[in-house]
Amino acid sequence: MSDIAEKANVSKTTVSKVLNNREINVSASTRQKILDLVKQFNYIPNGVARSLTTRKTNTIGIILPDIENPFFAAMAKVIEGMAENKGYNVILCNSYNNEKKEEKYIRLLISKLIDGVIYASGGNSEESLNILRSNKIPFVVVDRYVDSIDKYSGVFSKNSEGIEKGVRYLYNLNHRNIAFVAGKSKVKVAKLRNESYTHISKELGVYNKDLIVESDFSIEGGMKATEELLSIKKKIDAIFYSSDVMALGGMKYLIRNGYNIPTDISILGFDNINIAALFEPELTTVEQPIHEIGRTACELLVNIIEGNCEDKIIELDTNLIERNSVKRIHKESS
Amino acid sequence: MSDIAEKANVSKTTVSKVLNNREINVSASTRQKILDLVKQFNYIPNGVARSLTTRKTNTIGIILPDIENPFFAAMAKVIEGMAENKGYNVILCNSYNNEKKEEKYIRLLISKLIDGVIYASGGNSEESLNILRSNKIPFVVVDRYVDSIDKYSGVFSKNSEGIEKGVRYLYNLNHRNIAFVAGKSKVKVAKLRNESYTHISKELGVYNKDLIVESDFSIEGGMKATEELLSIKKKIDAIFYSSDVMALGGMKYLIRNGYNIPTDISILGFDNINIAALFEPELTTVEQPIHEIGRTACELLVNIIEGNCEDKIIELDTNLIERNSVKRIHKESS
DNA sequence: CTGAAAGCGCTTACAG
DNA sequence: CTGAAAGCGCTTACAG
Repeated sequence: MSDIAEKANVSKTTVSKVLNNREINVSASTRQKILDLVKQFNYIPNGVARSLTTRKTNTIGIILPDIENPFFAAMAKVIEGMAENKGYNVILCNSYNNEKKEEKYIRLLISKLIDGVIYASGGNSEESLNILRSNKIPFVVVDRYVDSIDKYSGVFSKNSEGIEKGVRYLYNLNHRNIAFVAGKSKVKVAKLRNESYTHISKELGVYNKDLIVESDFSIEGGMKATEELLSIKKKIDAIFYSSDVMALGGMKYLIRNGYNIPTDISILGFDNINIAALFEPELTTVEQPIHEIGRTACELLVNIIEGNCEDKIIELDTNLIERNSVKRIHKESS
Repeated sequence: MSDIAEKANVSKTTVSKVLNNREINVSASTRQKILDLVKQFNYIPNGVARSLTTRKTNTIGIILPDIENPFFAAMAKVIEGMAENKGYNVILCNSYNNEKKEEKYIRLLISKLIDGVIYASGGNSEESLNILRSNKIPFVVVDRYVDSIDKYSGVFSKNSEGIEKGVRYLYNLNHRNIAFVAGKSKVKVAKLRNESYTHISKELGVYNKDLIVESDFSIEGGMKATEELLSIKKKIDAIFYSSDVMALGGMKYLIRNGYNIPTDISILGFDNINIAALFEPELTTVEQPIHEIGRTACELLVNIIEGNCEDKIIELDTNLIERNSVKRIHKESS
């Protein structure tokens, strides 16, 4: 910058002013002279120095369990796009659902003076969230509820309603022997879905404890759960998986073992990840508005960072996407 | 830091020394006193200030066309993991194959004083790469070759060999009417595969210009290409897609239209993304060692950054992964 | 309309 | 073993 200033015969102050587009108080000719020099020397301002004085880095961190999981990949993409749009960069932190790793990342992000973080927690993130809070770093939680802290910003879908939609959908198609593949209840959003399932299935009189198994939100998790379910040799009309990746794993396991979907068994997923429609049969699923969640979370975070907004929780609607993995059961056969 | 220094009755210099683990020249008692204070006040050093003086940010940028594409998601994950392991953060830049966006990101990254970048280019990235070079920022190109600059570091798989493996595999299974779904040849790595295909199919005497169509490396691209291929009503034994996502799209289109794979038509992919094995039938494909590419690229970049290494190109082996989407054709039927 | 000077929070070469 | 001081490259409040 001094170079530019010297060459233009002005002070650094003036150069700084024109680079920051402070329209005021610089003559057109000086401005032009500086701009020309900047272009000529391909000068790129030092953002680190800038950040040190302004205490603003225009970067946010995003912490998520697994970028290779299509759900989070989609979310990361939307967040990155929106962030770019608002003038922010994104530091990607893959936590592998490991709390210690999350905490390490949080400290690193804070030391880098990030302006805020979007946080999809893997488990109990109390410590990390407290560090964030005590350092006054804005954050918004997505997808994974946390219960360890009081009041915070978050964007979620209406999980309970989503589960209810799914169960009622199966019920209305005359499914009565419904299995449910739950997520690990140490993950709060999984627990929420599980509780909602229990609640609504009891209400409809189709609750069956034996037909509920808990597993990981992963393809392997879905396969394992399905294997378990089949091994108990009970009648199953439909399996409701509490995530699409699980459902996809389950479908694979079933097809491999000679089941026809949905003739022999119906499959319902949860999430509506982009590849859900790729399979044959296409997966019927409860959609979480992944893109909207990401977009909303990023907007909310930026608003908080820029002081235009208080902490708040936003919950978005789910949606039943009817495709080909669930059949109607005829009354006489049930 | 001054706070800590004051409370410990030492100078900032000393605090700095112990925080940076310069074992030398600080008494054990002073060291302990400082460490205690740091813990007590949960002090997190200001990395931005640090970076300003050291000219090192310990962050790298990764530029890729689409994080939602499973190929790049896998790569990003591996790179992020390895970077973390080496003490680096990762800024994620999704370029949507847009050169202008790439260039904008590059300038931003440079202004943030990133230590290096891993670059999966979408098209002609001459300008971006030149900016990087003239600012002396180390970079390593992955997956997508570039021809616009002279000498650079890169990690790729042996694309030509991979294509050759695929074609020979089909040929040895007595496929003669082989269609090829090429990527857009403005992408150099696609062009390379296409040229290799032409070369080897001519050598084997199975070259057929009509059976080659060009499309995008995407699910939709694969579907569209397949539709096109079927519309020309020529005999096709097998389709070789130059990427897995294309192959998956193609399979979907075929199954939807009543084709049985591999009975009616064989399908061969390229990449071996993680979901290739999820489908039924499981996709036979030419594997690119995605994880190894990511890992190697990150290691190479860090080595260059830390001055332990010159620019170099590394090419990794491909591998034919035999699954269930290609059948053997019996001599009499061909 | 323009600029001198202080300050952001570190590290480092140097002196003691 | 310890510290004073300069400097990294910006921005900003203030003076002119």
